Amino acid sequence: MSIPEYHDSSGRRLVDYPRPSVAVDTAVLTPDPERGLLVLLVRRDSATRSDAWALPGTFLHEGETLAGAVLRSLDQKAGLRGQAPRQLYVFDDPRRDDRGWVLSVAHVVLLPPAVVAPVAEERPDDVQLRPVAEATGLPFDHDGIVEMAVAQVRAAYAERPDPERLLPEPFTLRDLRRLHEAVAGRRLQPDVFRRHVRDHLQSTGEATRGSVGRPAELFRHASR
Amino acid sequence: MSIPEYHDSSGRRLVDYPRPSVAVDTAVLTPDPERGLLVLLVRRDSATRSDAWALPGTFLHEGETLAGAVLRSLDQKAGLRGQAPRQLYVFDDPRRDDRGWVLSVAHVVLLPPAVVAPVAEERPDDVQLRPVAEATGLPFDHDGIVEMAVAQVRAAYAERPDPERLLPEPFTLRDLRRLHEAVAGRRLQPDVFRRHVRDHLQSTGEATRGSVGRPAELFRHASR
DNA sequence: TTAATAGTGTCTGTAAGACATTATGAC
DNA sequence: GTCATAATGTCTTACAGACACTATTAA
Repeated sequence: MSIPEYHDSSGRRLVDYPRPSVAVDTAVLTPDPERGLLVLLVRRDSATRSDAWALPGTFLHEGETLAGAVLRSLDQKAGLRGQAPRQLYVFDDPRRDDRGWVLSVAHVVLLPPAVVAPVAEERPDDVQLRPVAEATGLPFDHDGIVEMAVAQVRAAYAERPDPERLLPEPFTLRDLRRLHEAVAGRRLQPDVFRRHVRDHLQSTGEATRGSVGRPAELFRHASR
Repeated sequence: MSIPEYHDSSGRRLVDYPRPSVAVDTAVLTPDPERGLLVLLVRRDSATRSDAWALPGTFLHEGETLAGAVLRSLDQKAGLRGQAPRQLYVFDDPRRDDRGWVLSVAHVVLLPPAVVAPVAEERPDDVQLRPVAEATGLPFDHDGIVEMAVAQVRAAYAERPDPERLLPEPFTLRDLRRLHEAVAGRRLQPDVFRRHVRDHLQSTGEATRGSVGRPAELFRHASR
């Protein structure tokens, strides 16, 4: 990529400024509806001196977007095909990384358990899943990233039903509630939850069959 | 700053990767209680080819934090001494700047009108103040930055009374409400507003004197 | 006394939360 | 029928919004 001549107000060319390395670190979260909690993916990084469990991350390559770097790192380091990552915060302490001047852009990605679970099972020495409540003590600023990631996802799910579209359609209100309970990390009352989300959903007219108890109505996300 | 040897998973040294320039662009907002609206500071940038009005910004220097770069750019380019900037978003399209590969970290700063107004009066050819509703048509991603900045500030002020501590203490509820009306860009009912913020404030026991009408109680922000 | 502004009482509508009740299927 | 689960009715509480009313000063 050619950089045209450019002088800033002090007469220095843009290209003459020292530039930081830019990294991305990603909190990969997945709900566990069975246990009713959020789970964080951590990986053991053999490239860095510290052999600790940490968030997956990578350096931004030339011509690449931040989201692209996040998806590449998840693919390479955890064998995951991800959805749209969301930016959380830029960590910019000039001395935060003793390998040099490195900015880190923290991201969060929420994935369905069906995608994440197999990866952790296949590569237990590389990749682990930990309930977010027990996922502290990570190196660098990673504890803070996880905290922001959890807050971000919980706020989004408190706002509207399954904004990340993790649930395959059609689904019952019970399925949806279990998902939200896992994200929120606490029980939700069925009737309160129903009234909270009902207007954002579209009935399919169908119902579950063969289950114990009264069949449940099946829904899709409303048009939007 | 020395960069220790470091090989990533593909065997390349950290220092060998091409690195982006990192810039900061800042939406400087100030409430105008007289007119009841939020005002944006724009400056004419003679260094870039485009001579358009735009947000103040600068490139990140070595060893500097993003907040430091924001404060430096406000000082240099608008003669402003600012408070804590807040990050909004990283714009990362590799082709967003034709001078080269430049990431821009958007920020927002809210300043008291007493600080901003004199600057605009002293340097009308360099610095202008525009109501946010009329501050569209800016170059680059700046329109989007302004939108995010306004949303951020409005959300913060809807949450608690004057989180940026713009009002000098002590203040009356009328002063506080005027400030919030300017931030929100709409009228707020005195009684509703009072009940909304009362618990977060601490009475000084004093009252205004010499004004028309019943004297107003004077408040400070509650301890916190 | 009047004008002007500060502050309070109270009514309404809406929504969350909690609990009881009804509905509908499998067995 | 019994059991299990889905869905709804309704009561309480809280709070925003709206409006009327009272309080306290200057002039």
